[in-house]
Amino acid sequence: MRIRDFSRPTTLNEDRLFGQVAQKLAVAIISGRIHAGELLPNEDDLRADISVSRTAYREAVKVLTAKGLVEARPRSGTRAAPRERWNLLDPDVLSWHLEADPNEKFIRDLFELRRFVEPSAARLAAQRRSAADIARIEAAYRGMVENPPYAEVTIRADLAFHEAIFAAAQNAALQCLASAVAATLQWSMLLKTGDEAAYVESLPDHEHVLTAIVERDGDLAAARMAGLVIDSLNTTLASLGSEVPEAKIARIKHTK
Amino acid sequence: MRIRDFSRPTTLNEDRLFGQVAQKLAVAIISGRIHAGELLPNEDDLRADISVSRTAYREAVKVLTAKGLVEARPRSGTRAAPRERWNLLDPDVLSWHLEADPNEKFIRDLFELRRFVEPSAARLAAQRRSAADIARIEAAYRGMVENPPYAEVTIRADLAFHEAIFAAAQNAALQCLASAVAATLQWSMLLKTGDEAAYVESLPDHEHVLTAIVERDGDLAAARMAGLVIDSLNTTLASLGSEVPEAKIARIKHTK
DNA sequence: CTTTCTCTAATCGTATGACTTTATCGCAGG
DNA sequence: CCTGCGATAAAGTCATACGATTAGAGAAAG
Repeated sequence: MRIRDFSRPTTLNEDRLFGQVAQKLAVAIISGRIHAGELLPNEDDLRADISVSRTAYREAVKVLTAKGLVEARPRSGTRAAPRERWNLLDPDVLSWHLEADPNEKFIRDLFELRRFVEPSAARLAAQRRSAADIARIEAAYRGMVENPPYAEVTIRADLAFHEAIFAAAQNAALQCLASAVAATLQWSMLLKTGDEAAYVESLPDHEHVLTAIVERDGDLAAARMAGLVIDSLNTTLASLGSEVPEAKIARIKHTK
Repeated sequence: MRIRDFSRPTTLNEDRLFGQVAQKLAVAIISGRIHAGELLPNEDDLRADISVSRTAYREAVKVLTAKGLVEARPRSGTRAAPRERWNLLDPDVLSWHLEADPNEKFIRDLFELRRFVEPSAARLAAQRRSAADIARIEAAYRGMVENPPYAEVTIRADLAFHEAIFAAAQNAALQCLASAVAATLQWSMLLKTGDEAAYVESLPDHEHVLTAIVERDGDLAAARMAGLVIDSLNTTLASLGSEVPEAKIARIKHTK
């Protein structure tokens, strides 16, 4: 049982039949149960799980094709695509990753990306934010403070905090990466539930980011956001049970 | 007539019927001919263009749903989604943008994203590159030098150059942004075909990035890549016929 | 024995029509 | 004015049939 459906609501309806099939197949591919070989558990094993018509099945496959997870060719069949082709930043693909087992390398990759992107987003937010943006970020921050750690509302507020900053940056392309950030946050929550200390410690850091944005100090906002990301990575990887010397060095470098 | 199908081959087959329908609808939505209101030109106007069955139409819609362009609800109909929901970084969505009229704000957004991301990618590439990576980047660079400017092979080589650098960075999530970079490059090509001077001038800059990566100098590679991006933005926006004072200031800041 | 060609068969793609589910809207009743 | 219930429109699902494409086997040629 996992957290799901936060961030922006994925248009791919999950209580629709084809959506369930898509999810089932996607998780099977992402988790590696289906390699880059033949997909389609013979189209009949599917019928075993849930009795679905060819229509529903095909529409599910179309969704997966659109996200790069599978490739269908006339005679050879529908195959699971190699990982390089997956749209890893697609919100659905990211959320399906949460259903599979944690893939440490991928989580690191996501955090690394976030480390490059989110400080820049914070800088832009500081430069471009409107009063409404501030209100939105503040509201999210209050949601984080006023609710118990790791409650659903709290997590939602955390996601909203980061998303609001992206929104304030006024860059549509950049904003699409908010779902990737949301994914890293959810990984954190999944992995370190119970470690309330780390969460509480991060609260002031969030506030500092907020004040930097309010004061329109781009460099400061970026630096503080970088610190936030690094800390998050460290505690997350710690929960994952691995050493992270390199990341710790990086923090010093980025926050100066 | 536009450049198309570079970068990684999109799995969404264009000579398949549902693919054509998807593209047609997507371009209509992206170009703004269909607003965030009712989609579905009544399912019959489509039959006017190309006579398509409900099956093909529905599968096309599923693809668009998967990419966030439309939302279908039982009673109210299938509507074009608001832009915030689009997966702007999806390779197909990006390439569909190339079919629509240039949207200056979006092009700027893409370049801005690229400015944040690609230097970091270059830095990682310098730190992590293998001999094979170098060979791939070099081969692409040679393709750029040895062919006439703006020829198809040349453009392809340019895209390959940048993509190879992303590959060398060894970060799957980051690599997904290569298609966004490819999109900006294609916009450049579309807008400033004929300006051979700008292209020829950029060649040494590419070579400098390459040598920095060869020498494993991360900071240098990042700085040089940043310069490349800014130059590209400037000449591109110039062709678009607008002033770009702010971007020029940025260059000084980033290359230091 | 190797190469090339053709032809088959498996699989995806497309077409149709009927039926089910969902949720909106309007009317009737409280 | 509010409440609820049923008509209704649109998407969703199912079943079936046929067409298009091509991998791969087997035949024919060298």
